[in-house]
Amino acid sequence: MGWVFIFILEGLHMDYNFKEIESKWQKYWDDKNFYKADEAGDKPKYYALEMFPYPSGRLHMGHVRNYSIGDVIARYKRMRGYNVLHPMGWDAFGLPAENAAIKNGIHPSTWTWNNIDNMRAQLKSLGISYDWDREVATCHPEYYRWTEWLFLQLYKKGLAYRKKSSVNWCPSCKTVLANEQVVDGKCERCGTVIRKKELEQWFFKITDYADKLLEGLDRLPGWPDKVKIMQRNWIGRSEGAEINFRTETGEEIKIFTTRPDTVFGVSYIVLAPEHPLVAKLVKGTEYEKTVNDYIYELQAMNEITRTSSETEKTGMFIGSYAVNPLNGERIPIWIANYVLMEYGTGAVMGVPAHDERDFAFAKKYDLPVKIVIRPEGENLTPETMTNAYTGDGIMVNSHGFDGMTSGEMLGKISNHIEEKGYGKKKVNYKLRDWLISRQRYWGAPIPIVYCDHCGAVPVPEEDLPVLLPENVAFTGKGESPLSECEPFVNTTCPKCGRPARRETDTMDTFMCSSWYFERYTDPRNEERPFDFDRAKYWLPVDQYVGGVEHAILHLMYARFFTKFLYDIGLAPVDEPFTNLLTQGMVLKDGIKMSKSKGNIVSPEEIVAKYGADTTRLFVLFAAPPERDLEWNDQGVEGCYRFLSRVYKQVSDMKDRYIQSGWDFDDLDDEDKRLRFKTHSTIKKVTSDMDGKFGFNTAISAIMELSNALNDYTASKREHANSGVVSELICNMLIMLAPFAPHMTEELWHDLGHKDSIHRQAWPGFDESALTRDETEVVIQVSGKVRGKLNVPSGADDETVKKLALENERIRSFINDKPIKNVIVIPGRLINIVV
RNA sequence: GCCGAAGUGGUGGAAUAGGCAGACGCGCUGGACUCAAAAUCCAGUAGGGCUCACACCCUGUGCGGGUUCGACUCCCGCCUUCGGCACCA
Repeated sequence: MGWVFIFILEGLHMDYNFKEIESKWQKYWDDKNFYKADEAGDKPKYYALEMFPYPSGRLHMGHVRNYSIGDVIARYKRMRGYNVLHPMGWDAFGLPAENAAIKNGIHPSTWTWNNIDNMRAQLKSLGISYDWDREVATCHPEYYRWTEWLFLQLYKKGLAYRKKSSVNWCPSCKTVLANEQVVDGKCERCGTVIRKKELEQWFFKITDYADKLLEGLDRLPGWPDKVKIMQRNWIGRSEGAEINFRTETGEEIKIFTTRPDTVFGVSYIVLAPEHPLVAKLVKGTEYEKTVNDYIYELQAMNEITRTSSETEKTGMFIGSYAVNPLNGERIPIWIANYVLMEYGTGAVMGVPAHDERDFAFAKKYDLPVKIVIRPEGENLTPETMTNAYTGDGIMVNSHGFDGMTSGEMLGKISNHIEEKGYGKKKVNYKLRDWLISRQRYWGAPIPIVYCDHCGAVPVPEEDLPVLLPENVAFTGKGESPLSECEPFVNTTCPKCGRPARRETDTMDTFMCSSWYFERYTDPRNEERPFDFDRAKYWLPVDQYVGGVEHAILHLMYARFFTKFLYDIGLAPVDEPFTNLLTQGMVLKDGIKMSKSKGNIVSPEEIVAKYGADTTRLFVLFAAPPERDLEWNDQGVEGCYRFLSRVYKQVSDMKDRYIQSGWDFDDLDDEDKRLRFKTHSTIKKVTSDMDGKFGFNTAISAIMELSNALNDYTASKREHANSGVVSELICNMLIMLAPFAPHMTEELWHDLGHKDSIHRQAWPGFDESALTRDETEVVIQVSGKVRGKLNVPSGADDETVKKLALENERIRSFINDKPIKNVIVIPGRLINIVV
């Protein structure tokens, strides 16, 4: 069935032969290295970038959308006179390659490079204007050599370190994951429920950059608020105080609170069940067994239920008391499931009167409620409270602070605590250090050697790269393939020369993608990751385009890396991406396209059937870039029809087309109207392209222009003004060029132009063509539209008012009622209020 | 629960420093071309009323209020959908 349909389409549209046109120009651009970028010339630079893909083997519609958006931006900016860098590469390390190896026996390297070849060809078939000379692949030794080198720089600065801790383990991927890669307690990649495991792993101290990462967000007005908010929440900075309570046996318990103003209202303390003090305090007491049973019960629960806010709060008294340093009160020590060892100090103070969670907990376990903040003009009593009072008010029961507002109290209490030595001011973050070890083969090796005498020793920089060995067994069982590869593991210590073992974990692939946009500025540098001056020329990326799913992961890691590189003098900027566009998903039948749902539309098939220009046009026309896009086969055909129509329209005009020097001296009204349309379209499309990226409305404006030309020629026939028509066609093609680069290039040459349409300057509009003798204004009577009126352009308010009131139709609506007011909006509207 | 975005014809979506709601595309209906169909071209297409017809009138942007000469747009209170976070002390 399929081929019959294609045959019919082709048979009847020989005039617009996209197959021939597209392959012809793709070859031309490829041969000429047409979109090559260099640092020469005095044009201002523009760095347009789309997130590079994982080379899965095939592009999906999301890629097509992503790269079409980026390409339109790159092409538009070139036409606006910028020196544009628009590169592409491959985020080529990662698990699927290894899984393919296990399943099919293909080496991850072979699998990956084959996929890259496929996808590169697909990108070329879409006509995306990349500088292919700058292509990078993170799995290339000349790339990961510098990934390893960057690891060493972090190590030198103490930002890469090893520690044993409870980490996220995905039993299916057989590797650990960063916190950011765990979604709802499941592996972000495969959806398997993760387990906690105690392991010694490598971390990057991204937490050292928490404040810088937060501060930088304030300097990114070109980012969507949504993404900035997500990052802020993820970093989760909260200011408060760490207060030292002491048990009656003299043990210190540090608690963290953001509400030190309520410290006089503490009626109990809660430790995380894993808190090291718990075992110590219960040892040998009557509580030991019940407490241990409770902890055991909690540990048996899986991570999701354990940490869900839905799970009921439970806890128990552990038999000890602590003393509140501020008022000397004796308070019981509890443990509870809702207190997490990983955050703050793993211990909190319970203030039931002024914290919802504490209130619920206190009610459940019958703990005292002590009020220390009274809302102004109201009285609270513990007996009648049904909720915690979390607002501001006047301090009570707080010795030395009574009568103050809670705001004043908050300003003073932390200093007071510090002065008295009860504790200190403290800032806490939700952000954790970035775990980068992966127990997998297909990644950049961590350049560390373990020596029995010297400990962990970094591989000397001149010995980089630590190459991945080729001959490795992929069984899918046991540990990482590297750890079973003896020739790789066994080495000598760079320090003392004695036998040593290599680190067999590889780095998280997010590390590779955290600096690729910097490598693009100088992709073949063999001395350094990239040259400072070349990077200084191109960076920062002016426009970054990608899916919102990277709002936290990639975009935060890349910012962290850039800040680090900036701090050690390698990068010229500390924020890599000035403007960010997060594109929406491509949906089919209202849901995301996915293999499991069986609703995939293959870009290859669409391009084969309708051509790259149509495909690009559709994904840009069907929705604004940041919104989700509903796939619609008939919509694609609509775009195809439009391009065919333009092709025919322009081809029909070939003989009468005038390249330049159009004469507009002798125009009638119809000619003037068409010129008006040409120039108002230029104005509209230009404003849509600039900043807002309203590609859907830009395309619809070009469609309107084509329709206007159609109506004009239908009415004028052989009397059509060649100058006006030529001007329209010339500008229409240039404006359409970023969207449909092949067809416009073909037509451009058909019309006799010798240079490429993609080297043309973006048109400006002629203000004089936009001025008209008469303007249509709307007349309202009491806010309802009752008529329209042509008035001379630039007529003053009084004249317009007079004309409106004289209008026969309008008078019938006024109907002798007294006129209360007349509002005139020049050039637009008159409202007569009766 | 908290944070964020969005609700407009049959449909994807236009129009917001407050000023003609429904641009453009899809679909649908009618017509031209054709032996016929496909493709293409032309016309119509928010709903309702009235009319032989043109004209015209009323109602309409999730719901309920409000501000205003005038509200899809601003304010208050809801509802729904989608994303993100989720015991963070």
